[in-house]
Formats: sequence, structure tokens, C-alpha cells
Amino acid sequence: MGEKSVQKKKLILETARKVFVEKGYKKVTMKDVVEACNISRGGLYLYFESTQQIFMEVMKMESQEADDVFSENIKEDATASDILTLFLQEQKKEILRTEDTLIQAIYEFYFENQPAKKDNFLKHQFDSLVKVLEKLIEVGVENGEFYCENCMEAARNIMYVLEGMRITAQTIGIKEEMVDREILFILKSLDTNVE
Amino acid sequence: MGEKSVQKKKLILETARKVFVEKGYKKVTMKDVVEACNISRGGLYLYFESTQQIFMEVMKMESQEADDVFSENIKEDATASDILTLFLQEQKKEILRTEDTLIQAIYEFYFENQPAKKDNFLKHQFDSLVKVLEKLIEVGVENGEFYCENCMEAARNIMYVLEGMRITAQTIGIKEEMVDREILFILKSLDTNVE
Amino acid sequence: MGEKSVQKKKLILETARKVFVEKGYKKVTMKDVVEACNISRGGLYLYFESTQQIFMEVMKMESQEADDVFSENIKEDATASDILTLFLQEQKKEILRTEDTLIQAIYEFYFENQPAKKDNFLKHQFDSLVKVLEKLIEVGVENGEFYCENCMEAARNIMYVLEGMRITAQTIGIKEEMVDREILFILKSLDTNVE
Amino acid sequence: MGEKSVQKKKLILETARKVFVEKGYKKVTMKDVVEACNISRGGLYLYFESTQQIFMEVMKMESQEADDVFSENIKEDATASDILTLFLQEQKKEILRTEDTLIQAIYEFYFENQPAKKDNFLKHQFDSLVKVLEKLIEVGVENGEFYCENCMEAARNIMYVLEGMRITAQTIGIKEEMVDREILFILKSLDTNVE
DNA sequence: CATGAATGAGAGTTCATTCAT
DNA sequence: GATGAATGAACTCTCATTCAT
Repeated sequence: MGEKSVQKKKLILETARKVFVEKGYKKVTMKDVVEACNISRGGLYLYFESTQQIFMEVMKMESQEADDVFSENIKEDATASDILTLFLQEQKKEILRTEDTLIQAIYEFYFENQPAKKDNFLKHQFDSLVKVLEKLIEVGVENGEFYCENCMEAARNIMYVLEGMRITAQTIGIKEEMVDREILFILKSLDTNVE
Repeated sequence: MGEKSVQKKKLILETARKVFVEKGYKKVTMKDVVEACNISRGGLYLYFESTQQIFMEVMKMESQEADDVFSENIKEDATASDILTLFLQEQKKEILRTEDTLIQAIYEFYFENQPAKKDNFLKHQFDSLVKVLEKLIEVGVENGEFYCENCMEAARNIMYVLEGMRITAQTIGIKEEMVDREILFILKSLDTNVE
Repeated sequence: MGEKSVQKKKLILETARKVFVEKGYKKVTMKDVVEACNISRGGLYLYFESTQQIFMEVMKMESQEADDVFSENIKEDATASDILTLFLQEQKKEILRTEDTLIQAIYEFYFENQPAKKDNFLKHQFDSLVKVLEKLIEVGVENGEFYCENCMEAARNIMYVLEGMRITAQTIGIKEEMVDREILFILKSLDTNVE
Repeated sequence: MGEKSVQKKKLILETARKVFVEKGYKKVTMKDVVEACNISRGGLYLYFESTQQIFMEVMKMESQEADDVFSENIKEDATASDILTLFLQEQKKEILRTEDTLIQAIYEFYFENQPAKKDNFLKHQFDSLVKVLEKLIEVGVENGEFYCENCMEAARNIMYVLEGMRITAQTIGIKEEMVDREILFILKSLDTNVE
């Protein structure tokens, strides 16, 4: 595949992403993508053979781009507490974002294409965030920033709370105030001196 | 609509439920329901005019049936701690159940049919469970069974954790062990004397 | 068929008439009639087996009722000219009436159920009106009221003009002014002293 | 749409025309057209989205083709009388033609799609023929070919007579002899020296 | 590589007609 | 007689997918 093809493929993925953001996963048809991309019906099939394949590549692209945003914002002299707060603020943003987000499409995708598959992007992300949090809490405890009786469980618990808010935001809606209360609750449970 | 019709309608709903369990919400067609019910194409339209309508009635039926299961199991002399434990065990069962559950379909439905509608069954259920938990914790604290610094937030936090596990179970999978750990974490955070 | 049945049949026909007035002939379904009549689906079939049959009976009913309206309005001492004028005014009313008229339905019916059938209600009506006009003109000529070079043809010609206006009114519309001009044209051609 | 598509579109219109000739307007379904054209179900939708659209284009095609037929037959040295006679002969042919004519379908179409719309093909045709006749009679009178007391009304009157015969032919039938008599009647009323 | 016309399977929906009650 | 539930044929419309150019 030449340079040009790579460009085109990328263009298709970026346009398709918008379609998935708009319509979720299941509802999207090859026709939708073709029309959004302004390419020919047959043309799309040269690059992708199903919406499933397209979506998987969209997610891959998405995760590559998103990975670094968080780490970029960490200052050199940041404390564990700083980093955790920053992380939770990022999560809050994502939870409350209702536009330009693939989250519904991703959930839908994993409903259809059941768990346990090796390249479960969602699982990978979840697990790696758990690890980051565990490390962070460990460091925070060592520094005396945090105090917790069940530190080992805290990281995973935080992730479930975040997931819970994420799905709640998508289905029954959630107010910013509620997200803030939960973040505070999390920080307090680590015995930080938040007010 | 006579007595017989009511029977048939119920039969359709029960059969349709199975279809939704199997295929989720969006994928289900009127044809699917027709075939599962072994009725004629036109026959279904005598009772329902869309899969959306069918699904909403299935949810209503489901919630009516489910409502009492929990309360039936509460013993006369149960402590707040007993009841909370029972509640969490019920939730655990639901979270881990991957067969015969409407959960994916419900999420899908609410992706498609956005929040804020008065008859948002999911929201109603969430809110009422929050209230139940709040009351329970309040009673538990009064009895000296629970101790917590942020009692007011605990109820809602528990719900988000449960929601988080529920969606996690559906998308990336969750092991029983993990659910147990979270339940324990919750109980410990209320300072019960769980070991 | 008992007295009661006769009543019911008449009720159906009257209601069905409204439906035909509203929707024309071809578009009307048995279902439409059933719903308009507030009777059961099966019930209608006890009396009629198709919309065609219903429509034919509606037309029969219609023609029976309409027959005498014209003759009732003729005064004892009316001249041929008076009667012709009265007739043309009646026709004008019918041509301009766009509500509560079966005319479109009737045309549609005869498009579908081709000419020459014995009981062609439209043909019968046309022919009898031609005869009435012929007689009228004959009398008028004898009385010296009318003068015409081609009297024998005049009657039929008038009928075609009226038919032409009738269909024009239904398809491309016609203004009252135009109808008046044609009526005047007809009267002048009979050399009446119309101004 | 390429050259080839234009060809195919035309082919569809020509085939569809036959279907409308055969079945009228309302009764024709997209399926009928698909089957008559020997194309695929979906194929037709690439070109047209409803029978209404198809029919309107069929009428447009028809009128374009018909426009010139009349004018082509007019000789250089034709008198007004010649032209009028030619015109009436053409009309006679059309009135008596019961095969291969769209007339019923057109009436049906305009029953359904009521008057006053700008692109009312029937109205346009009627009005322009009135004008042609008016001009013709004017010229004829100037030349001394015609004599008439109500020349201004004659043109429109002729059109109504023709329309009347046209609809009569379609509903209750008309014999050639009758058409001839009316044509003669018209010519005589213009005081031409017809025998 | 790219196009877009063409196909045909399949979903939604409506109704004439029947038939057990 | 009367009902209305049930059936199944027929129609509309949409798309994934192919293929000649």
C-alpha cells in the first residue's frame, strides 16, 4: 500500500469516526461511511470490509492519540495528590462530554463483540489505568500524602466509580455537581486534606 | 381487548424478552419477534407497532416482577447490615449473570432513546435505589452498626461502583472474585466488622 | 334479510358514501369502510363483499335520491327557456361543488370498470339528460322561444360542454365566471334573447 | 449520471408508460414498474423514488413528443379552416383511441394531485390550446372564412366539448359517428361552408 | 486503484379475507 | 347475525456486496 493509500485510509477513518460519534456503532452502515467520506461505494471496500473492521481501526487510532494527553500535563514536581487530582479532572471532562465522544459506540461495540478477546481495547485501557492508580496510591502512601486502610482495593474501586458515572452519564444523565461530589468522596477516602 | 388478548400480549412480551436478551435492543426486528412467537407477520402489529414499544413494555413487566424479589427476602429481625449485605449479594448475582439478562439491551435502548424523558425506567430505578441505600445507612448509623465520615455520599457512591461493575461485566468481563472484593471494600468503608 | 338488516345496510352505504367522497374510489379499502362505520371487520362482509359492490350500491342510492330534485323545481307555467335556464343553473352548482361530491370517485370507478356494461349509471344518466334536453329544445322551437340551425345536435353538444366543464373542474379547476360564460354561450346559440 | 444512465432512465420511462397505459395511475406500484422493466427492485430506486415522480416524468416526455406532431402537419398554404379541421381530426383520433393512451392515468393523477400547482401539465396544455384556437378563429374571421356572433367564447367552448367527449369516451364510451357529428356542429357554428 | 450501477435479500407495514366463538 | 383475532400476500424501501469498466 503506497503513501497515497495510507493517506486515504486515514482520511476514511477520521471521517468514519465522526459518523460513529453521531450514530453509535450498530446503526452505522457502510453506506453512511461512503456518503460521509464522499468516496465511491466500491472504493470503501478496497480498504475495509465491514463497519466492524472500520470501527476497530478507529478505536486503535483513538487510543494512540489519547494515550499521552494525560502524561503530558504532569509537572516535574507534581505530588501524587496533584497527579490524582489531575487524573480525576480529566476523567470528569470525559464523563461530562456528550459531544464528540465515541463512548456509546464503544460500549455498543463491546456488547456485540463480546469480552475476553485479546485485543479488547477497553480492557487494556481499564487494566492499565488501574495499574497507574495503584502505583500512584502506593507512592502517595509512602510520601504520607494518602492514608487508607484498604489501599490495595482503592485503585480498582475508583475505576468502577468512574465507569459507573460514565455509563450513567450516557444513559440517564449526570450533573457536574454529582461528578464533583464523587471526586471529593474519592479524595476524602484517601484521607487527603481536601476540604 | 379481551381476556384472551391480554394473555397473548403477555405471551408475546415474554417471548420478545428472550429475543432481546439474546440480541440486545437495536438488532431486534419485528420479524425476529414474529418468528420467535410463531405468530403471523400481521398478527404482531395487532398488539405492538414497533420494537421500541415492545421493549418498553418488556422493561415495565421486568421491573414489576423484580420489584418484590428483594423485599420478600428481608427477614423480620434483619439488621441494616444484614439488609445491605443481602442487597449487595443480589446485585452481585445480577452483575455476574451473563445469561437471561436484559442489561445490554437496556443500555442500548437508552443510548438510542436519550435521557430526561419522564418515563426513564433506568433513572427511576437508580434514584429509588439510592434512596433505599441512604435510608439504610442512616438507620445503620443510628443503630451503631455503621460508621462513616461521609455517609451522605456513601449511598450514591455505592450505586456508581455497582453500575461500574455492571457495565464492566458486559464489556470487558469481570470475575466473581473482583465483585467480592468490591463488596468487601464497600462494607469496610462503612466500618462494619466484616473480616 | 330482515328490517333491521336493511337499516344497517343503508347505514353502511351512507357512511361509505362519505368515505368515497373523501378518498375517491380506488384508494378506499374495506378497512376504511369498516372503521368509518364502526362495525366489525367480519360484519361488513355479511353485507358486501368488495368496495366495488359497495360503490355500485352507493351510486344506485345516489341516483335514486337525485332524480327528482330537478323536476321538483319546475313551476307549472314554466317556459322551455325557464326550464333550460334552471337546468343549467343546477348543472353549474354541481360543476362548482368540490365538497360532498362523488364525481371523482365515479370517474375513477368507470375508468376501472369499463364502459358498455348494462348498468352503467353514468351512461344512463347522460342519455336520459340528452333526451330531456332534446325534448325541451323541440318544445322551445315550437313555441318560438328558441331558434337554431342544428337543433338536433344542440342537446348532445350541451351535454358535452357540461361534461367538459365537470372534468375540468376536477382536474385543473374552473372559475364560476367561466361556467357562466359557457352557459350564456349555450343560451345565445339557441338564439334566446339573453343579454 | 452518465450517458448510459440517461439511456436507462429513458428506457424505464418508456416501459413505465406502458404500465400506466395499462393500469392507470393509482394502481401502479413500484413493483409493477420493476417487473415490467426487468430490473432489480433496488435498481429502480436509483432513478426514481416514487410512482408519482415516474408518472410526472412520463407526462413530460409525452408532452414533448406530442407537441410537434400537430404543427408538423400544417401545410404552408393552409387556411384557418384547413388548420381547424386538421386540429379537430387530431383530437378525434385521440378521443377515439382507447389503446396506448395515458388519458385515464392523467385524469387519475390530477384527481389525486390537486390543481393549482404551477406545473399542472394538463392546465398548461388546455390553456395553450385555447389560445391557439382563439388565434385561429381570429384569423379565420379576418379572412372571411368564419363568421360567428360570439367568437371570443367559441375557442373555449370548443375545448370543453372536446374535453367532454374525451371523458365520455373513457367512461361511458363514444361512437365515432358522435364525434363526427360534434365536429360538424362546431364547424357549422363557425358558419364555414361545410356540408 | 477507483467508480458507481446493479442486484437481491430482508425489514417494515398494510389489508382483504377467513373463521372460531 | 356479529365479532375481531389471525393469517399471509403484497408493497415499499434500504443496503451490503459485487463487478464491469
